[in-house]
Amino acid sequence: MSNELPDNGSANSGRIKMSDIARLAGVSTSTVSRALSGHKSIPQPLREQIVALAHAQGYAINQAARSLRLQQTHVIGVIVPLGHEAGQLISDPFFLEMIGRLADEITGRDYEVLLKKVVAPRPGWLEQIVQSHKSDGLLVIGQSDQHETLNAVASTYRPMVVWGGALDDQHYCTVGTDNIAGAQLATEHLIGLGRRRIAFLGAPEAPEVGLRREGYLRALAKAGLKPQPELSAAAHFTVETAQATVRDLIESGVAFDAVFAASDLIAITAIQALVEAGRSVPGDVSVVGFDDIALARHVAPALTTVRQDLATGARSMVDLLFRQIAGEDVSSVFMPPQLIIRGS
Amino acid sequence: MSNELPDNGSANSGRIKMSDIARLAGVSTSTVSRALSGHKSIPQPLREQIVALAHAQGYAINQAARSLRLQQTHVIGVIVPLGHEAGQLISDPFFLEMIGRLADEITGRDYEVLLKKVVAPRPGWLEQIVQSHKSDGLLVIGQSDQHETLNAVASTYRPMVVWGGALDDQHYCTVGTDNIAGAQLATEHLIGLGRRRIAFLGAPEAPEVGLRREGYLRALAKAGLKPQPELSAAAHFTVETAQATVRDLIESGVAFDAVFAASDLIAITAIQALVEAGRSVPGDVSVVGFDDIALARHVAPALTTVRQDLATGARSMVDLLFRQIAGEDVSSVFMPPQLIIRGS
DNA sequence: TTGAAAGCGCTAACAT
DNA sequence: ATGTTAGCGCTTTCAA
Repeated sequence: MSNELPDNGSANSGRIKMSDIARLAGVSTSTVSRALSGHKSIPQPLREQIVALAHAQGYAINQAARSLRLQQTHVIGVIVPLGHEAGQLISDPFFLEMIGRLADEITGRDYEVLLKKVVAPRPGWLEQIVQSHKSDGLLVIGQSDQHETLNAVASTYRPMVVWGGALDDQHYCTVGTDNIAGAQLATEHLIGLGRRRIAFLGAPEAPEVGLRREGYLRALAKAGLKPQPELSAAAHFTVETAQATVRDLIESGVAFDAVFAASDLIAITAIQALVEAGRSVPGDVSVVGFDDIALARHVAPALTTVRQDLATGARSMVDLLFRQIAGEDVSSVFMPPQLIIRGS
Repeated sequence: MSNELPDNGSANSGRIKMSDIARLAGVSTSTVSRALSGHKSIPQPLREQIVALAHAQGYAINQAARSLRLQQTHVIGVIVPLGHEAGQLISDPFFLEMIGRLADEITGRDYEVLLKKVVAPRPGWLEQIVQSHKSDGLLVIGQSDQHETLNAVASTYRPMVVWGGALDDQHYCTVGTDNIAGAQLATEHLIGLGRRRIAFLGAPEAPEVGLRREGYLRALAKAGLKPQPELSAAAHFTVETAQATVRDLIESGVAFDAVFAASDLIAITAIQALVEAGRSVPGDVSVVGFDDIALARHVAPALTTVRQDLATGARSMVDLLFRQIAGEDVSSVFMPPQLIIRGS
């Protein structure tokens, strides 16, 4: 258990490098490098001896040097663009769960995760990230309002997979849910419940939300219902802004008997605001969310929502990314949504 | 050797470097380097011209080269040791929220986050991370079963802050909650409710859980209650294992009228298992958790729990780490817990 | 099988 | 004020 280096007089214990190991082993750094990387030209016994020595000395390859030399980092960048979100925090449970799952997948392939939050994207931000050579590939969580930027970068840089919605003129590889279909499912469910004045809560600047709104409108049209502009409110993905939006809607006096929210977080916030305002859920107002975050099944009443399969989604993203890194051409994947009917 | 990247003839377009900018600007790379870093010796107009040129060319400094040269990365490693946890996933909402908050704090200081999950720690794992020079400092979320390792590393490496409990013989800088006090608060609350047979759910190998158990035992002793070994069950921090443990406890037939769980996740799982088994909460059994995760206030009944102030905790961790990086000597911080009485 | 040497792209000490 | 130069620590020809 002693981690003292017995014959190491100099106290710079944090700065041991390959040439030190080489000197100790009586060989050149080339040999150590080869031994450590399991090169077959180094005889087994010598290889093991060097590996043991390196381990005993607590040596680990300096990854900055290795990356520079190899032009690859063994790191995957996970980017959270917060383009038009009011909050500064990575607080949405959906994002958090996504990050956790991506981290698990990436770690499982012996890569590391560089987590980068981009708050107020400035022109060229993504190019800068690419150019900085800190990662071998990029996973972008959500298009935010950066569709054009993503397209531009995709034209010259390949290892990149984006979580998001299906847009026209989309040249980057995307994984996501069929948002329009999901929203239709949700809205049709509400219509089936006899609801006629269905509010939509979500800020449609985010492409995914825009698509969900599209699905909502299509379902209304199919049922012969006229969309009412005053029933759409631009709730963002943070509790505070969503809360304010819902309260405004309630206080505006506009009548509605159902809510389709662009995310579970917005839906749950809406339920709380409604209950506070003296309306019962699902008695007076039915509510459907989107995502099926862990919270959804635990709130009271349990939230009816459109499920996005995050486990599969995260696995697909990482899978596609590594195939891109290997030089393969891949195409986008959109998963079918699933309506989870609970109590709201 | 077999195939070049198809259709994307950008072998050079992604490889612009500082000397290219220098050539374009008609100066040396030193001048570009100085201009880009805002060095005062470069006259304002020239500086701006070079910066503009670099920007126009989409140039960004190669961080691998910069890190090697500067011996610093501008990256903070966030480590999640999963020593004795059955699950492989970063799924605990507490961890996830912690990661989100740390990421926010670190990003706010213009550093980046390298997220590293360590599943089955092998001897020397932390030393390897330190030696690999991928980050300027380490934030470790939870001691797991790695107290000795942390101590060993702390003796030679400074920029490291650990989230966890207060242990004897602890030489690393720690931020956390006073777990013993928190557990006493919780247990005394249950005793005050008239409960006498209080079960403890948590795997005490994790130091924080051990401390919470200690607080639980102290509160029992103070109330003159004898601790019953059969009322302690080693529930881990994943839903599946916790569920199994709680079911075993119920099926064992041991009588209990209250549960103090080492985490909210375990508490919520316990409530579900109890309800499934036909016992009412808080009618038959009172339940108190630990953490106060977002879910806690939303479950039915809302969970009574011991709140850990994550926002403050994350800020402290990052603050202490940066002070260590700046060369300061800092000491551990333990925050007072707060009992949040809700409906369980 | 092994070593010498070049160089990945950058920064800074040392000229000038 | 700016250029020359010497590395940071590694991997990999190329030569022996």
